[in-house]
Parts: sequence; structure tokens; C-alpha cells
Amino acid sequence: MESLVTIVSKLSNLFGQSEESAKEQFHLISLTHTQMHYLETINLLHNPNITELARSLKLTKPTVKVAVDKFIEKDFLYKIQSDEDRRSAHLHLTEKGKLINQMHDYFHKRIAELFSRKLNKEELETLVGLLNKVLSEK
Amino acid sequence: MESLVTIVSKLSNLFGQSEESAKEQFHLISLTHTQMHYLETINLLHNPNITELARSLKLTKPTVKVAVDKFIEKDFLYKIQSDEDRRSAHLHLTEKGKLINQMHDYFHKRIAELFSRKLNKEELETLVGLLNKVLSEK
DNA sequence: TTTATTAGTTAGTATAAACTAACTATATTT
DNA sequence: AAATATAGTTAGTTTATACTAACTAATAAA
Repeated sequence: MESLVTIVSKLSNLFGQSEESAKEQFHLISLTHTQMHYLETINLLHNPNITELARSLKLTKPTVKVAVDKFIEKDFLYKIQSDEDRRSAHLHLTEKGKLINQMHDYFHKRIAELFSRKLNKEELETLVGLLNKVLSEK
Repeated sequence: MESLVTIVSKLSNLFGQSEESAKEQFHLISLTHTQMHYLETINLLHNPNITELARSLKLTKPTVKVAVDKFIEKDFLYKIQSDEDRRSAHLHLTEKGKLINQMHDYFHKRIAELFSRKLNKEELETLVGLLNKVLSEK
């Protein structure tokens, strides 16, 4: 059990460092952790309005409004007015905003590559099977 | 290969969520990500002085000084004047400051428990072996 | 011993990140 | 039609996070 906890700790560090390095690679160092979280959440929610985004982030609407305005200013986001409800507008990621997803994909690929490099085909299949079991529901 | 990247992505999410939930459990939600990073780095460096901490965090000394003063104010850190060099002081974590490490330990244990719950003894040994191989040097 | 370097601090500035209170305009309920 | 609720905004405030420039005190080099 002791060795398992140690491995989890090392794995956690690997993920953290790998994400940091991917962030550099994609020239996203200027973004704070909070800002990354905004863009990730907008991507996850699929063009939310400000109310939905604020609820998901557990922040107030004025707080989110200020942040969103800065993203629009910096060309990471744009708004589209809703047809159904003219009070509301949906947030969309620009190409620049989508960089964050690409960065995540890259970072996951890099770790997958490390796995592939260290293990042979058979070992890799075993590992995938076991991790799938760990990550399965319930 | 596709499935491996998917698993890495899920694993990454598991780690992220697990850390968030551990942070709540330890009443550390009031700390920002940046502040967590300070305390983690101080722990890692083992009682650094401000110059060493600033270098490691890649920030200027005045920036770090301001942050450290707030931590001292809030009883997360204390300073001990150096005997060898009377200009310098070493930073120490208080019991409250050490909560961050305990939180990390807890979060790693929780993930280790999930692994143990989903796999039998034999599978667990195989997984530990494979992950060790992945995490080995070079 | 004078000079240069180093550790830490102080002061001033800028931006990010959060809040509450109060507002406008549109939609919904009564 | 009038009252209520909702989406978004504006204004004002606080604290965190970063910087540069300039300083004091102690140490190391010339």
C-alpha cells in the first residue's frame, strides 16, 4: 500500500509538470490558473451564457462579467445574442481561445507517449485494461 | 493509442477533482492556487530564505516578500534568523502551514484507495509494477 | 580598508479577481 | 395590465499578485 501511495504521488507530479510545460509550449504562460479555468469551463459547458458560467464557477455574475469582458478584449471569446431570449448572450471560444483545448490534448498525448515508450505492447495493453477497470463506474 | 490518451485524460481529471475535494476537506478553500504553490515550494525547498524561494518560483524578491508577510500574518509561516549570515532568514511552515502537505497526502491516499477498491491483489501488484516502470528514470 | 555584492526591505504602481448594491431591459406570472 | 423574476450591466470596494526603483545592513573581494 505504501508503494502505491508513492506512485500516485509521483504520477500527480508528472501530470502537474507536464501540464506546466505544455502551457509554455502553447505560449499560454500569460494566462493565470483562474483564466485557464474559465476557458476550460466555457468549453465544457458549450457556449454558456454569463449566468450559467457564473453558476458553474460558483462566482457572482459581475465577477464573471468583468473576466469575460477582458477575454473578449484579448480575443479569446466572443458573444452571440440569443434569438429566444433577447436578454441573453452565448459565449463562444475564438481560435485563440480553443488553444487551451489543444494544449490539454497535447499534454495528454505527451503522457500517453511516455507510457508507450516505457512499456512494450503487451504491458501497455495490460495497463490500459487495469486503468480502465479503475476508472469504470461505481 | 486513442484509448490510452482517453485514459490519461480521465486520470488527469480524477487527480484534479480529487485535489479540489481534499482542499475543501482541509478547509483550505480560502487559499488561492498561487498561495498553495508557495507553501508547497517552501516545503519542497526545506526552509528556504526569501532569495531562494523567489528564484525557485521565478518571481522577484519584493513580490515574494509581500506574499510571505501575509502568510506570517495569517500564521502559516514563521521566520528564523540565520546564524551564519545575519542578513538572511529561513522560512518555516507552522502546523497550520503543514496542513497543505497533509492535504496532499490525504488526496494521494484517497486515489490509492480507489485503485485498491477496484482491483484485486494480483491486479494491483501488476499495476504497481507497470507504473513503476513508466515512472523509472530515463 | 575601501569597494562591490548580497539579503532583505520599503515605496509606489498596475492588473487580476472577488464582492455588494443598484440599475436597465426583457420575459414571465398573476 | 400590473407585478415579479431574470439576464446582464455599472459603479465602487477590497485583496492578491506582480513589477521597478531605491534603500539599509551585512558579507565578501580588491
